[in-house]
Amino acid sequence: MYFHIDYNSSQPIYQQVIEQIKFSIVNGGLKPGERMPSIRELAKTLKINPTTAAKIYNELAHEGVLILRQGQGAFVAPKVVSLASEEIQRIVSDHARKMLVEGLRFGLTREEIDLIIDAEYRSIRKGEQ
Amino acid sequence: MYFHIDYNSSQPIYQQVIEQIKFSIVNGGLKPGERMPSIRELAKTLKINPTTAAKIYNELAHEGVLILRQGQGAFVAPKVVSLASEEIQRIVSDHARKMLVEGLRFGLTREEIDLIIDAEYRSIRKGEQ
DNA sequence: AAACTGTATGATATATTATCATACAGACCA
DNA sequence: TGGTCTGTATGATAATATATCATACAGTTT
Repeated sequence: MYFHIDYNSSQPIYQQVIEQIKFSIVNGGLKPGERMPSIRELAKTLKINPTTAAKIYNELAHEGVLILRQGQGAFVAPKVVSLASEEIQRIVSDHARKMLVEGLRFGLTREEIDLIIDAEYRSIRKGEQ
Repeated sequence: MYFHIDYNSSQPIYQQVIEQIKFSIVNGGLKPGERMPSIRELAKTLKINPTTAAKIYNELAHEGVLILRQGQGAFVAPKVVSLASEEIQRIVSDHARKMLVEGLRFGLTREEIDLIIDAEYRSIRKGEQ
């Protein structure tokens, strides 16, 4: 499990890490039930403040991605808490729209965008088997 | 030209408007060369501060989406300033990854995600002809 | 008991977001 | 020329978000 932080990014550290943890779970690098590094461990590894590390885990626990047990540690949730399908649809549509608008305004064709999506999909699935 | 602002969104107002202006351009609702409402007009219409409206236009001008002419107004740029193809690739890949991770972690299949992308694509192209 | 877990609190610092008021300067038109 | 529309600039203010720091509490495991 390796996370990379860009300290110069406009995106906050805690959001970068949240994204990468979600990615690893979808990717298969993190399995349901698996133990995560402790808050203090994560903070030390990433050279961030324990408060920031706690914020990351709390946010992920709130989203149902992690389960936190006092005294025991943080664990990947056994399965994703399901939202209403309209809510899921809304979230994915939102990302899709942003992606398409950026791609199209730079002159990419639908086919070129599809190729990029394909590449990302394979990059996610690469770690699965 | 109609923009909708969610004042309770966690996303800043100025980012919401920037997105919607980019969408309208890709969508064809705003044509290259077309005159935009003035900063003061936009502020009044959207019930936001002129400073915030100016920030929106300045950001879009900086991205090459709009052209600002003192005394004349704001105009949709004749054509998009092109970035290096690696930069475009990076931007679109980034959005694609976020979209796929969110979709997959809620149990959507690749096919279901493709359907959502299709729907969004058609929704963008709807205003074109 | 010791050493690890997550949890909680309060203080501090910086950046972002947004508003408000005022003024300057270029473009256009009567 | 004068008035009115443009974008531009500046300084002040306020709320929120982001991140750090230190300290303490409480549950689990050995």
